[in-house]
This record gives sequence, C-alpha cells and structure tokens, in this order.
Amino acid sequence: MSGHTTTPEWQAKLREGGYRLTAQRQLVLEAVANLGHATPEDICAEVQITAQAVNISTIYRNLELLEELGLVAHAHLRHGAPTYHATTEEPHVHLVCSRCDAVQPVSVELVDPLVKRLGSERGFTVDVRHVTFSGLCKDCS
Amino acid sequence: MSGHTTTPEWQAKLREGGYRLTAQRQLVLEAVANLGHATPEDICAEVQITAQAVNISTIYRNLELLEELGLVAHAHLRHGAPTYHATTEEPHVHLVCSRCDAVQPVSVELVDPLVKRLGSERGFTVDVRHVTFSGLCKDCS
DNA sequence: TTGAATGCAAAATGTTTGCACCCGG
DNA sequence: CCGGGTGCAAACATTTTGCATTCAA
Repeated sequence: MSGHTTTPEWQAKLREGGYRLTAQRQLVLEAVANLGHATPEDICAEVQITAQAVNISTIYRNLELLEELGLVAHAHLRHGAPTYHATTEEPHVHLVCSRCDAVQPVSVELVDPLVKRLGSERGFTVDVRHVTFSGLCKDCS
Repeated sequence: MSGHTTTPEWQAKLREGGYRLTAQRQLVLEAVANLGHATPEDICAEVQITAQAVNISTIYRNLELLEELGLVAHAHLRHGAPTYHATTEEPHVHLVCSRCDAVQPVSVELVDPLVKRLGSERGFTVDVRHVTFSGLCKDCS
C-alpha cells in the first residue's frame, strides 16, 4: 500500500500553534462533529461514553482552544449554554423559533447582501457562523 | 388644568393583563429606560439607589413579565448576562465587536430586506430587536 | 380580606480557576 | 525529563425556586 497518509488538518493546526495532540482534544473534536449543535455538557456526555474520566473543565478548555484555531465555532441558539459545531460543516446561520424551539439552518447566501452592506457602509465584518435570528417559525406565526 | 391626565401605557398594560401596579415594577421600568443596554444586575443596582430592599429575584421576575407585556426587550450583546432596553426606544439591531467590545446600533431599515426575505421564503418572523451581529468593527478589522 | 407580589435563602445551572499529578514531545 | 495538559474540587456568575410575609385591589 503506497504509504501516503495525509495528516488530518486538526493535527496540523494544533502543531502549528505549538499545542499538543491529546486523546481528549481528538475526542472533543469528534464529538462536536458527530453531534451537530451541541452544548458543552452534551459534548462532555458524548466524550465520556468513550472515556469516562474526562472532566468538563477539559471540555471547556479545549472548546476554547479549538475555536481559537478555527476548528469549531459556537452560536447561541437558546437561553443558557451555547452550541458548538465543526467548521467543516457548510457555513450557515440559524433561525430559532422562540415558541417551539425549532432550529432551522439557512444558507449564508441569504444574508450575504446584508453582510456586504454592513461591510461597506459600516466597516463591520460580520462573523456569519455566529448569527442567530430568533422569532416565530412558519407553524407558530 | 382641564384635568385630563392620560394613564401611562405601562399601567394600562399591567392592568389589562390582570397584574398589579407595584413600586418595584415602576422602578424596574424606569431603570431600564434610563440605563439603556443594562443587565439585570445593572438594573438591580439602579433600583436599589431608590429602594435598597428590592431583591434581584424581583428584578428577574419583573423583567420577564414586562417583556411578556412588550414593555421591555432583551438582546445578548456579550457573553454572560443579557441586556434590556425599553421598547419605547427606536427599534434597532446591534453590531458587537468581538475584539474591543464596542456596541454599535444599526437602524432596522438596513436589515429590512433580509427580514422580508426570511418572511416570504421561510415563513419566519424575525424578532428584530433581539438581533445581534458579532464580528470585527472598523477599527479592529 | 385575600391572593398576587415580594424578600430572603437556598438550589440549580453554566463556567472558570488553582493546584497537584500526568504524559506528549 | 520538562512544561503543557488534565482531573478534581472549589469558587464564581447568573438565574430560578420554595416559602413566609406583605400589600394592592
């Protein structure tokens, strides 16, 4: 087997930053990718299926680091805990119904005109992944 | 002096809902109006200048009620506590710089096209007052 | 008078920190 | 081996709740 194995991007990014590769970091990243919109607590529970000893403080520390490295991103979908997702996902913004709590992703194209206007008229660069619109969904209006 | 005194709207709304007029409710409403983007704790401190005995749990309970009645609204400007403002203020959305924490209000007109599109294409009614865009401001880009 | 509203204390929820030990490089 | 990373416990920040008391209607 012509042994050409590509190093996963997350490993490269950690190394670049001078950070160590640990089992915990890999597990957090996998949990985020598998779960979709997950809170730190959700992620902790998922990780602990494989490694019960992992502490929630490690989850928080690593989510912060992985976000700094651009490997995960968070948004505030509901009151309380934020939710994390992998940046390998297609970038999208969220519509959250304040009555039924349904979450609906929307392609960034829909907000592109606005983002461009805020850029040109205000010099403001919107972090698109972080955007959440709350309101009433079709069924609840 | 033709004794025609208009009842303030907040009193009418409370009565309509079958709620009582209390000094605490009036003080919370005044604090929200005076302070602008204020956290529950900010509001509590302001109220306690006048009435030291008022408890923060009363602040929370009344903010929830006043929001239900449409007299105040909240948005999440930074991590942690939400900020409240009076609905008598001109509706606006917020741009928050994630580097320098500067907050910049933007007229709703700027987001109107998007709000309309989300309405027609997705049947989603955006709560405009709640919208916050985080990103980098002019100076921090 | 009477039950909605409040004050207080305690619990619940979400996040951060100090420190001793561990392990990746 | 050495210092970054982790587990653990405790502190911290924010919000909610149970219950006895108070007060608007």
